[in-house]
Amino acid sequence: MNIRFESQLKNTIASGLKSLYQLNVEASSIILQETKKEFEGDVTLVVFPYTKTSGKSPEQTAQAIGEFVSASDFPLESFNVVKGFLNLSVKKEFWKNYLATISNDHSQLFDPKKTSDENFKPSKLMVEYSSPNTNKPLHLGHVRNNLLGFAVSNVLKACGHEVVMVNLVNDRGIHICKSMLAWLKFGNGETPASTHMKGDHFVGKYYVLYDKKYKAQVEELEKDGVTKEEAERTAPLHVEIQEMLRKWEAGDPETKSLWEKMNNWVYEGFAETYKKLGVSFDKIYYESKTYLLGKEIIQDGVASGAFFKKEDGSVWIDLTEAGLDMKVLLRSDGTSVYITQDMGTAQLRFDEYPGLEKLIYVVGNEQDYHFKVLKEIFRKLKRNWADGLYHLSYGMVDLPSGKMKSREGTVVDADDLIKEIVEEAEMATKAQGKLDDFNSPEAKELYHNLGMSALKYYILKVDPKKRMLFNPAESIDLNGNTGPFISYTYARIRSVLRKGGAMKLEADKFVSHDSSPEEKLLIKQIYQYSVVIKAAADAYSPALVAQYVYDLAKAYNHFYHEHIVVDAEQKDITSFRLHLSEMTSLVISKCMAILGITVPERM
RNA sequence: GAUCUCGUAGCUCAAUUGGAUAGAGCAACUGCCUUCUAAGCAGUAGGUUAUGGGUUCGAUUCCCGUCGGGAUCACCA
Repeated sequence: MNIRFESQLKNTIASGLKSLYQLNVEASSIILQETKKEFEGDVTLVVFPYTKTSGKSPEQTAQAIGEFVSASDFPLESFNVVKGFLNLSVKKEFWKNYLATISNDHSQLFDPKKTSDENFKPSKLMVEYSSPNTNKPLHLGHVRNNLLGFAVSNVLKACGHEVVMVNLVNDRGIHICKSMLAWLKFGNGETPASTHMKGDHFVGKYYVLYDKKYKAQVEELEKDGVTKEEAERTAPLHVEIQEMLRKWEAGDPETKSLWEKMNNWVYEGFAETYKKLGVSFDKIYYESKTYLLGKEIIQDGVASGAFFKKEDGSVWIDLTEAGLDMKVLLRSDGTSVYITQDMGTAQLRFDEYPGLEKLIYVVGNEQDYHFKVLKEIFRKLKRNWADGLYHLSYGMVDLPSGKMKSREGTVVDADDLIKEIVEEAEMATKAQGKLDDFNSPEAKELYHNLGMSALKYYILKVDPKKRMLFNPAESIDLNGNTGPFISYTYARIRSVLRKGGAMKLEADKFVSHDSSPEEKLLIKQIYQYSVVIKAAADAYSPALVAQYVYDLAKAYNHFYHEHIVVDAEQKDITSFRLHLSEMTSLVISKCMAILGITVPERM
């Protein structure tokens, strides 16, 4: 039997439907689902859809199909019918043989070319994520973005696709000028080094300071009887900031060098945070280098009639046909708006990477409208890759106290968060008292990995599309559906393998062992790996991987509790269980790696 | 105001895309360490899936209404 039997089974069922009921169904359209735990069987066919043409009751239809499969070449052990559900069991040996196969050759489990069906083809994809502003440090929202972007990229790679991970840094604009101006006026030449501050926090401090000073000026003017609007426009800082932006766009050397200096401070800070988060990029785009590219596309669009120019010189697109409205693409003074830049970068990327099929933007759902517009723009421009633009729109992160608001100081800083969660992991590990040396570099690494395991799993187990609640107290939990629980299970398996590894026989020596329900369940769970990866890639959802690896860890712990691995009653049983344990550990570490989590050999 | 989106156990999340008796964890309660890591395992309790209708063999899932939360609708980014 083929190591993946589904397509063979589907073909058999399809020909069954044809010969029994003259019903023509595509084999690939037949849906098989895993049999629920409380029933006997491996896969289940729901026959309701076929009862109309069969003219028989659901039970009779299921029975007839079951008998047809039984009589066919398909290696069926048995089947049973419950209402309209046909539960099929494949030959008993199948699962043991499967374990032997993947144990001998891991690529049979992990290589998408060997686990996916014939019509699978790898794609060339690009994932944009992170995309920070260079005026303030990263916060919890960015953390979700970064973890998600990194994990989604890994899921797609694990599914066999070629993935380019990119970051688009928003390094220009009036918000950047604010921190620059504040530093010039009030900084007294201090630097991150002189103040022992992380560069991004240092610059962020001046961004906040600008806002504070500016508000004070506005209030002062209002006291003198000036209206609010007037005050906001005429406040000295506001005038200066406009001037600074103008100078920046004109390429004034002094402004540019200040800008470069401060951005570099921020980049140093970001690099540190990215490193702690364990995320990386193949390529970094800077808006300052791409924001002009969109203008050319806009001129072409005007020429081709996709866009239109108003009398004042501003350029618009009419998207009413697509259910959207009119959208400005270029200001009347000829300067670009936000979307101009995104148009330029998209074009640039498809030019730079020929054959790119999809450009996946990991961006919060507050920008749903923006990305709808972007896609429509390229449809109007008749770019053949327009449909390849995909907005992976994730939900906002809330706190128990409500929404994060920088104005109210309720923003959770990424660096603080990481520091705290790692400290919690350290305390918890010390309380367990299992490590001999708590101060070694390995111990430090363990605390970091465990803390990040908690944080990453906590965030990634939630469906990306959904808004989620971040409860700091809960995120450091170590029990139950958590990263540390899965890490623990891995460490436990590794410990077993260290003890019994020497007793492992050749993989094909254990097939005589008649596996228990716990063992069979575990093998079936491992078997699901490639199915889950495929589903996770299709849905751009690392949450499916998180859910799966948790179920796998639970299945192992259940098995572990019921059976002794090392020194079982017979040598071949020990060997069987060692192979089973090892394959479980490999799948766990693979899934966790996809989530960006490093699992420990001991803890 | 218009458009989009969400509402599942006390809390945080699932539910194989329309399938079986809606599942996990946390919190609560009860058992299990003289065997390979108890950050574990097993059990008890907890639900009118916001609400009212509709579609059908079958609805947490699809459609309509209502209530409630969130987002977006700038020559901001």
